[in-house]
Amino acid sequence: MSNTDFLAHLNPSQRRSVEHYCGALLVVAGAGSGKTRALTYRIANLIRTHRVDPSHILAVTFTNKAAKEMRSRIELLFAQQQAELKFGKAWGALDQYQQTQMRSHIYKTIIKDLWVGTFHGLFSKVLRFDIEKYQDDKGRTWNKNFSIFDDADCQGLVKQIVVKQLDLDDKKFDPRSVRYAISTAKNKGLSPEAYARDQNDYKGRVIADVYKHYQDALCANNALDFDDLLLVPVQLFRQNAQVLDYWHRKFRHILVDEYQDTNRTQYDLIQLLVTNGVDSKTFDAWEHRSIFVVGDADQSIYSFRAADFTILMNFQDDFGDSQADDLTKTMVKLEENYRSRANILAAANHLIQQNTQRIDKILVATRSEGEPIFLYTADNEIDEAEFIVSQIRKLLRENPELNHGNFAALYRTNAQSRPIEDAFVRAQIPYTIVGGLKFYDRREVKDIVAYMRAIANPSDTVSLLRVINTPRRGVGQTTIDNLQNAAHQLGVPLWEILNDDTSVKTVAGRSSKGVLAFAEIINKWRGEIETRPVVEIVTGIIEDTGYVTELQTQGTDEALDRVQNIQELVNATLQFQEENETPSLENYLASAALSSDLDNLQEGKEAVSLMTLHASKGLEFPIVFLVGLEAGLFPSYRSLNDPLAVEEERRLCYVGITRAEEMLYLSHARERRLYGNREPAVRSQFIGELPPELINSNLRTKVKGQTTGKTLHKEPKTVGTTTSQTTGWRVGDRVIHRGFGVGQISHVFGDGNKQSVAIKFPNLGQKIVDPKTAGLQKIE
DNA sequence: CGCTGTTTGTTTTTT
DNA sequence: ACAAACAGCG
Repeated sequence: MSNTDFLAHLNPSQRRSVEHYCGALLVVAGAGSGKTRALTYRIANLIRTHRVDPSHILAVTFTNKAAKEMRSRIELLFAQQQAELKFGKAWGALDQYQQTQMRSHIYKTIIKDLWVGTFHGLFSKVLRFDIEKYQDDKGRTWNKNFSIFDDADCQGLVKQIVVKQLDLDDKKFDPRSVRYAISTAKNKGLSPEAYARDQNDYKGRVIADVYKHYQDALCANNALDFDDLLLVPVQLFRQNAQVLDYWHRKFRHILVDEYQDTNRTQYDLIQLLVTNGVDSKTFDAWEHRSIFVVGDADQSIYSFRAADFTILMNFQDDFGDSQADDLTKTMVKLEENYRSRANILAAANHLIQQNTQRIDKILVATRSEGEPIFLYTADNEIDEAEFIVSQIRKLLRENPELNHGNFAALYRTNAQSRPIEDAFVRAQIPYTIVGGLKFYDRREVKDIVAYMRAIANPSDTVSLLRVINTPRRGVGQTTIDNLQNAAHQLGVPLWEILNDDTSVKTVAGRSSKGVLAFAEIINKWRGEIETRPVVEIVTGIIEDTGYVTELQTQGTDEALDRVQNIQELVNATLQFQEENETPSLENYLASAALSSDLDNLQEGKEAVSLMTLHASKGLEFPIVFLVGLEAGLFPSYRSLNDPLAVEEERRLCYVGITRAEEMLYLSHARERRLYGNREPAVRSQFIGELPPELINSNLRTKVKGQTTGKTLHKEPKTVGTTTSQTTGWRVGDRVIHRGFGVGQISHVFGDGNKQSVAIKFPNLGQKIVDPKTAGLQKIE
C-alpha cells in the first residue's frame, strides 16, 4: 500500500489528525467517529513518514484490551504495506507462512518497542525501573519487587487499622468510605501530612490518621495501591529531575485515548513528561515532540474514580494555541458517525443536548435512518429478560446473517445480569458475561496468587497471612497473633520470623510444624524465581501445598468448580509466558493485578454479551438492549440530588445508546426484585428525554389489540401518568417518589396547598419533600 | 482450633 | 436472595 492509499480511507478531519506531527493536538471525537482509526494510523504515520523510532512513542489506552487491539491494528497496517512492497500482493493474498513470517518481523522491529498500555500498566513499568530512587516526604521507600494491592487488600488493611491499631468503631468509620476518602486524597495528590493539614473536624482528623497508618502499612508490605501507581511517579518526577529528564527524552510522542476520563494525577504525569516540568503555557520546545489526545466530554463516565472532563475542556488553554474553534490549529473535531443508524443517533443527540456541561457538537449520521427504537414496558425483571430472549429468537429467525455474537444487553449494575442469565440458560442462548466477579477476585485464584506474591516480595505480609493456613495446616489465630506480635516487637516483617526455625519454635509452640512447612514452601520457590518459568512455579505451588488435592477430596460441585478455576489460572500463566517478552514472576503478578475481566472478551465468539454500561465503552454491537431504565436504578438513586451526577448518568445513557449499530431496544419493569423484596418501579426520566416520534412501544401496539389483556389491565394503574395528589397524605402511606422510588410516609407537615411530607426510603433514610413537585403517588 | 448456625449487609460504575 | 462475617460451641 502506498502512502497515498494509506491516507485515502480517511475523511478530511481524520486525515488532519493522522498527519499531525509535532506540537499539541486535541481530537474531539464523537462516538463512532473513527477515533481508534485516527490513533492507530497516526502512530503508523509517525513511524513510517516521519521516521520516529517506535521506542519514543507512548500511547495510553483506557483498558488492556484496547491496548492489545491497538497493537494488532498497527501491526496489520504495516503488514499490508510491506506485503505490497515485498511481494507486490495484497496482504490477504499471501500464504500462511509468509504472513506469519512478516508478522513476526514487524513485531520484532516495531510493535515490541512501542509503549502501549493503560496508565496503571505503563507507570507500574516505569516504577519497576526507578522506584528505588523515590522517597516520600516521611522517608518511606519501596523496592522494585513491590506488590500491587487490589481493592480488597487495601480495604482489609484499612479495616485492620481502624479496628486493631486505632481501636475505633468500624461502624462509625466504615472501612469502605474511609478507603474512598483516602483514595480521593491521593487522586488530588495529597500526602497523609498534607491531607491532615486541611482537616478541621474530628472525623477528618481520624481519617487523616488512618491514612498515615495506611501508608505505613503499604510501605511495610513493600506494596502500592492503584492510586500510588500514578501518584508515586508524579512525586518521583517532581523530586528527581534526572529521572524525569530520562523519561521526558524517551517519550517524545505521547498519545492519550479517552482523555475525558483522565484524573488530576494522570494529567500531571502527562504534563510533566511533555514539558519536562516546565509550565505548559510557556513550554515551546516542540521539535520532535508531540502531545495528541483524543476524547469526548459527552462520554465522560468515570468521575466516581476522580476523572475530570474539564481537563479535556482545558486542553486548548494548557497546550494549545487558545484560538477560536474555527481558527485553531490545535483542535480537530470528528463529527461524522459511521456506526449507528440515523434514528439511533438522533435519539442520542437529543438526549445529550439536555446536559449543560459539554462541548457543543452534533454528530452527523452517515447511515440511513433504519428501524425505529423499541421501548418495552415489562411487568417485572423476569418479563424483561424473556422479552430479550424472544426478540433475539425472532431476529435470528428473520435475519440469517445474524448470530448470537451480534447482540448485547447493557445494564447499570452488575446485579441486573442475574435474571437475564437465568432466561438465557432456560432458552439455551449462549452468552458471555463481562465484568462482575473478576477472575482474579475468586477466592481460590487469590489464594494461589497470594503464594506467588509472597514468594516475589518477602515483605508482603498481607499475602503471607492470607495463605499461612490455607490449606489448613493447624495454624490458628492465636499462633498468628503471636507471630505477628513477635515481628512487631522486633520491628521486622513477619517473614523474618517465619524464616527462622528457632523463633518459630519458641513463638508458635505446638503449631510450629505447620508454620515451618509453610515457610519451607515459600523458601523453596523463592529460590527458583530466576531459573524457572512462571507456569512451573504455579504448578509447583499447587503441588507442594496440596491445594487442589484438598479440593478434590472435598469433591463437592463447588470444590470442583474451584479446581477448574485453578486450572484456568495455570492456563493464564502459560498464555502470559507465550505473549510476553520478559515473562518474569513480577511481570506476571503486575499484569494479574491490573487485568480486568473486560480483557477476556473475545470477539468472534458467537455469544450474546452481557455487561454494564461502563464496561461497554468503546464497543459496538449491531443490536443492543438497554435494560432497567427505571428511576433510582438508572439514573442511580445516589445521583438524584446532584444535578451534575444526573448529567453523568445521562452521559452513561448516551454511551449505551451509541453502542448500537442497527437496532436499539430500551426496556423498564414496573416491578423489580430488590434485596429479595418486590418493589414497584417508575420509568426513568431518560425515556421521556428521547424524541417520542422515533420510538415504538409495546404499550402502544398492545392497545391495538395484539396481546391478551394481562398487561393491559395493569396499565391504567401504573406510572406514565403521574397525577400528583395534593391532599390526603397520611402517615403510614406507601408512596412512589419520582426519583427516590418507594417509601413510607413518616410525617405530614402543614395542610392544604402548603403541605410537605417526610418519607422513609429503605436505602436513603428519611427525606422531606413537597408532594406537588415531587410527583408523589400513593400505592394501594 | 475448626466447625456450625446465625446475623448482616449488599447493588453503582473500575484501573 | 444470597454471601460473607461473626459468634459460640465441641
